[in-house]
Amino acid sequence: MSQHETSTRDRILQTAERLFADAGIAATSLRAITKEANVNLAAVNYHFGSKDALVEAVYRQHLEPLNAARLEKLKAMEDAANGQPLSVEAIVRAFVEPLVEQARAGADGSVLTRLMAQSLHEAAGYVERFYARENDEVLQRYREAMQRAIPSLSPDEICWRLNFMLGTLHNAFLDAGLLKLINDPDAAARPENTLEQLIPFLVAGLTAPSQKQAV
Amino acid sequence: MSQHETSTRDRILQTAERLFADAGIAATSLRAITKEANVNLAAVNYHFGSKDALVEAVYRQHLEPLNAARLEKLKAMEDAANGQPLSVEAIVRAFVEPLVEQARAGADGSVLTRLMAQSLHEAAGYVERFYARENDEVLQRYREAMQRAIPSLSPDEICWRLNFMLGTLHNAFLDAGLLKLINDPDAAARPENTLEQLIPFLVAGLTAPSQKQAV
DNA sequence: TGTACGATTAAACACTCGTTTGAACGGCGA
DNA sequence: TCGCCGTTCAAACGAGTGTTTAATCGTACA
Repeated sequence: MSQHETSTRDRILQTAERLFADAGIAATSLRAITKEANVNLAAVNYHFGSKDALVEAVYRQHLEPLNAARLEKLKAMEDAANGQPLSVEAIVRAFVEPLVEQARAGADGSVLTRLMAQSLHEAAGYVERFYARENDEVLQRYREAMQRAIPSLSPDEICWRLNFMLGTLHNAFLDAGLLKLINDPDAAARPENTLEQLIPFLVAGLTAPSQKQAV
Repeated sequence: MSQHETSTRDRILQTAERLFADAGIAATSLRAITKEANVNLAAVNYHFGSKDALVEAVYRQHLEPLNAARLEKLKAMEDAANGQPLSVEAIVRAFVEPLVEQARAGADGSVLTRLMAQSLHEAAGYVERFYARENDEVLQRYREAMQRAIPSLSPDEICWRLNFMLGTLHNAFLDAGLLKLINDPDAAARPENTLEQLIPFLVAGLTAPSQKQAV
């Protein structure tokens, strides 16, 4: 009766994350998920309890290893640096590369990055509760590392630029939408190219001269 | 019976854009809009024809003057430059400042910027049809201007970086979400500060040294 | 062999959605 | 004063939503 390989629970999880990434959480119904996953409608509530809990499970499954990798990578580099501040590029890579690596690990490489992009906007209602909690420690650590790497910037400016970096990063992999808009059909198809285009942009932006902190 | 000042149609438009900006299009029901605007439910279909048409009206109302201002500002500067290429900062300001100015003109200054941010993600289904069309000419013109300003970059790289700029820009004004996340409660409250923090970040990112265009 | 239990199922629940309908309102021109 | 017409209104439509229920299945354990 049931599919050969994966359990019902896993099949729901995999289908849900794909549909969430495609159309957003609000626009994806449980019936669409269960139909495409070939499971019964009630299976979602049986295995997860509610749609909200399913959303949280989908994100948690990705956020936990992603954040762990980000922290681990940063710590490893700091340990190797013997108290010297890291380069901005090293910090940026420690933050961005785990996202790309983990995306490549999945079946559909673009699902994770598109999912993250969706999270920024639906976060207000749906994801915020645990998304903020999950990311808190990571951002704190990167803020400190960045401050050491660019001591000429005020803590405020570090904040702003990390904020900009997050926005840039998450939108960068929504290639389908915007790159087509600027009409380069070829470039959009290469996510690994995205990374190498993204890094110098972010590094240069982050290391821009300090502003005179008006007001 | 009806409110004193504004017409039913305008009241729907104003309420809709605020709720769309807050919660997204899919998550905002016509009943929520009409209730908050103190108009009858059927008024939306009477004045606009459908929810889709209302969405288009909301965006068009903002996109047309925004894009007109962007084109006009760029043209004025090019005319004044006597064939000399513009500075990157000038181009960036010509693109970004109309957004901020027009946002300030509205009743709630943050509605427009949040609305634009929402559009990037719901665009796939809802907004894409006219959003792409509206923005096509603008992006084409800025692509050319940027290419002249930074001739050392390949056309591909110009594309990528304009793409990054759009993502950064639209997310930058979603301050409620991310800046709180990086915990600077003060900074988030100042949108005009956002602009002055954003410009050097974008200019530096755009003018970063060219990559060796792998593959 | 019988039974206990996690897993799956079809069906229904109460609700919200966008849209449509037909009647009622209200001011303006004939 | 009458009739017109753009507008507003309450009510209902059918479809879709998340969730719940109770019956059934399948298997491991007694």
